[in-house]
Amino acid sequence: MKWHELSEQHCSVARSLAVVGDRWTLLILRDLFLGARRFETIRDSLGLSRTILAERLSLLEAEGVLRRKPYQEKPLRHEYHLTGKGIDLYPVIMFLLRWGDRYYAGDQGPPVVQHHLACGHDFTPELHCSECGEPVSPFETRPRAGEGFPQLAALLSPDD
Amino acid sequence: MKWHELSEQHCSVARSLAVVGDRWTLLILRDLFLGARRFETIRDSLGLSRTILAERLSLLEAEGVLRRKPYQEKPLRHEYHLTGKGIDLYPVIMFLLRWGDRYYAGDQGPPVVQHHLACGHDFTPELHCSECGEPVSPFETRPRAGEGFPQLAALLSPDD
DNA sequence: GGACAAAGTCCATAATCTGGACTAACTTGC
DNA sequence: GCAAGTTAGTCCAGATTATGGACTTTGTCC
Repeated sequence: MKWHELSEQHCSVARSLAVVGDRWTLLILRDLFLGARRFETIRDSLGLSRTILAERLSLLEAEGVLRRKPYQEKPLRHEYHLTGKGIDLYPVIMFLLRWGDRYYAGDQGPPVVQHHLACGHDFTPELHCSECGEPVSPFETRPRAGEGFPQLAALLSPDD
Repeated sequence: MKWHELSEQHCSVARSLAVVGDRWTLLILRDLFLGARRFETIRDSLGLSRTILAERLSLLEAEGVLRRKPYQEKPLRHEYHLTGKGIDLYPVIMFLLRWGDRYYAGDQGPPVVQHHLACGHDFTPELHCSECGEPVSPFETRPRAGEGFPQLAALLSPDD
């Protein structure tokens, strides 16, 4: 399967990754969450090629994950701002951060700490159930097929 | 910057993505969370090349995200099981799922629904604060530099 | 014995990424 | 006023990585 065909799959994880699943996009989004707005700021932070950065930014704009705002004309220059759709990726970044902190932080501990303004403490993200509000572990969870995902049945009767 | 140099960056998101940030790995993990155990099961589900699947599985094993268990000898054949480290990626997958459901589900609604056995309801994942237990939005949060992430300062005095 | 399966490896071709050069229109320094 | 620097790009040749198909090994099924 080619990568771009993923978006046609009946799986929401696949469809999400068709947009943000390449090697750089989630890092670009990390920079936007940290407050970066301009092309060269992002480029300096990540050290990726201009070609790729320009291409990813325009894909993310086309998908509605961010929008460009001109901050000058002549020459026309843009800032990049996350939309609501982009901001909804916050938990994905936060849990990648936590995973990296947990398994790859060096001796110095996590390089970035998150502070929760509402309660005044440094925190780590937790996954909770929208219905009962309690923390959820994968062992307390069952996926159930909805419409139109024939592959699920094959996976749910697994090779055990 | 080359991709493999990412693991040397002082950013936990970058270090996580150095392991799971290529185009296929999170989809392989999705299959493992759904119960897939065997090489051809995963391959049939994703349609990726054997070369890449073999390479990714051995990288994930080397990183301790999964382990191989032989289920027969002659010829030697393995099943792939998530370790605790792998299971800790569950929230990442769940929030990618929710994002795809929210923005890319077709007319039929989400292809897979998650059921929380503990409370008996279908649910969506929510990000909560480890300290106060309340839901967290990105607007109530500030990143603070820990040790050894010089780039953060540049990003936190942004281009606004 | 022949066909088929499972889990790989190997390789030529195709797709993608990189790094450097180039551009346009300012701004700053001298 | 003019050269040098900045920003946000585009363009291209060469390097890297992925793809798809063939091949292998050992075993089972008919």
